[in-house]
Amino acid sequence: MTAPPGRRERKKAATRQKIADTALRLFLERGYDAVGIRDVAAEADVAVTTLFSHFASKEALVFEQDDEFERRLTRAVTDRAAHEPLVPALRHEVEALVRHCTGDDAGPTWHLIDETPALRAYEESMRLRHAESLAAAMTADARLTPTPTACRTIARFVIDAYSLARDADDPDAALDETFRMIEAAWEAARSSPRAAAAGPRPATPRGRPARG
Amino acid sequence: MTAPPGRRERKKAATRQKIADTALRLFLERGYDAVGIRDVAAEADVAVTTLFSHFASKEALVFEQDDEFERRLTRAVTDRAAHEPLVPALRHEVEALVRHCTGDDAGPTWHLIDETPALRAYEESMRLRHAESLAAAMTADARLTPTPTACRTIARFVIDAYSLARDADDPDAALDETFRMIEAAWEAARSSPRAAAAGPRPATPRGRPARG
DNA sequence: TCCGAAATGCTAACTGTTAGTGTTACGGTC
DNA sequence: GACCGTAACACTAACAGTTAGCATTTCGGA
Repeated sequence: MTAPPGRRERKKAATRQKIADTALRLFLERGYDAVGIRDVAAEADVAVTTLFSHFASKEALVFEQDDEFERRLTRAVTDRAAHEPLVPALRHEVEALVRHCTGDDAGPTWHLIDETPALRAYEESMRLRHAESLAAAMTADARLTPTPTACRTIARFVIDAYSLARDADDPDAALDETFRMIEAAWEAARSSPRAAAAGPRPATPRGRPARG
Repeated sequence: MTAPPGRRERKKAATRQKIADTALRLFLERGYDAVGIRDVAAEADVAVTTLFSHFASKEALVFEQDDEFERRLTRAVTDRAAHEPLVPALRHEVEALVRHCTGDDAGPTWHLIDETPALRAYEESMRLRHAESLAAAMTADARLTPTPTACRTIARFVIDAYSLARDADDPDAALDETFRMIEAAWEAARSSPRAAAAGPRPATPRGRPARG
C-alpha cells in the first residue's frame, strides 16, 4: 500500500520540512509575533501560496506534528491489555506527555507556545478536537459501559488534566490530584443507574455529532 | 458612585447598542462569514475605528454581554446560603443557563453561534477564562477546603457540563450524568489526603497564574 | 514520447485590525 | 456665560493573514 516514495513526494516532504524548520527557527530567534508569514516564506525560499498549501495557518507551522498527541491518547485506550483498567492507562500516557513537554529535552518549542498568547489560544481551540477523538475511542471500546456523554466528559477531563499539570508548579502533584478526581468521576459513571440499566451500549453514539 | 449618566455616556451607550444591533441583524440576515466589519460599520453609520473602540474583535460583536455568564456562575459560589453545598448550587445555575440557551425565547443568537465555527472557536477560547474565574471564586471561598488545582479542575468540569448539555439531544439527562460525575470528583478532592492533611488552605493561590 | 496532474510561483485582492492624526461635543471650572 | 481638558468619533493609510486566479514547472505513468 505504501510504495517507495518517488522523487515528487520526497520533494514535497522536503519543502514542507524546510518551511517548518525555517518557521520554528525564526519564531525562536525573533518571537512568534515579530515574524510574518512573508518572512518565513522568503527565508524558506518558497512562495506564500506554497506555504499555505502545506500549512493551513500560521499557527499550524508550530503544531505541525500535533496529530501525535491525538494518536497517543487514542492508542492508550485501544492498545491497552485485555483487562487493563482504563484510567491508569490514560494516566500513564498523560504523564509521559507532560514529561515530554516540561522536560529540558523537549526543545524550546513548548516554551514558545507557552509564552505566545496566540499559540495558547490555538492549542486551546484544539482541545475539543482532541477530547472528541479520545471520547470516540472510548465510546467505541466494547469493554467500557458508560454512555457517550460520560465518555465525552471524562475525555475532556483528561485533556484538562494534561494542561493543568503542564501549567502547575508541581506537575506530579497536580496529576496525582486530578487523576484521583478522574478516577472517582469515572467510577460514578460506571456505577450510574443509567449505565447499569442500559447494559451494553449500542455501537452508534447517540449525541449530536461534533461540529467544526 | 453611579451618578445619573450624562449626555456623553448616553450617546456612547447608544452608539455601542446601535453597532451591536446592526451587527446581529446583518449576521442573522446574511450569515456571520458573509458580513464584513466594514459592512457593519457602514450600516451602523460609524467608522471602523469607532466600532473597534467599542468591541475588541468581530466575534465580540456577538458575545457583547457575555460577562453575565461569568458573573452568574461566580455568584452561585459566593452568594449561596451559609452551609449550602457547592455542587448543587452550581448545578442549579448551570441548569438555568442551559435552559436560557436551548429555549425558544433565547432568540436566534445561540443558533448563530451554534452554526458558525469561528464563533464556536471563540466561545471555546473563553471557556478557560470562565473556568479560571469560577475557580478563583471557589479558591477564595473560606468554606471550601480543596486545593487550587482541585478547584480549577472542578471549574473546568462545570463549564464542560454546560457545553455538553447544550449540545446534547437531551440536556436534562446530560446534566444529570455529568453532575453525578462532578459530585463524585468533588467528593474525591475533598477527602483527598492532601486536602485533609493540609487543613485550611493559605489564602494565596499556589499555581502559576493564568495567562492570556 | 507525450499527456495529465500535482507542486509551485506570481499577482492581486479581501478581511480583520491598528496607528496616527485630526475634529467635534461634552463636562466641569472659573 | 466663557474656557479648557478630554473622551468619542472620523478619516486615511497601512499591516498581517489568507485566498482566488492563472501561469509555469516537474514529475509519474501510459
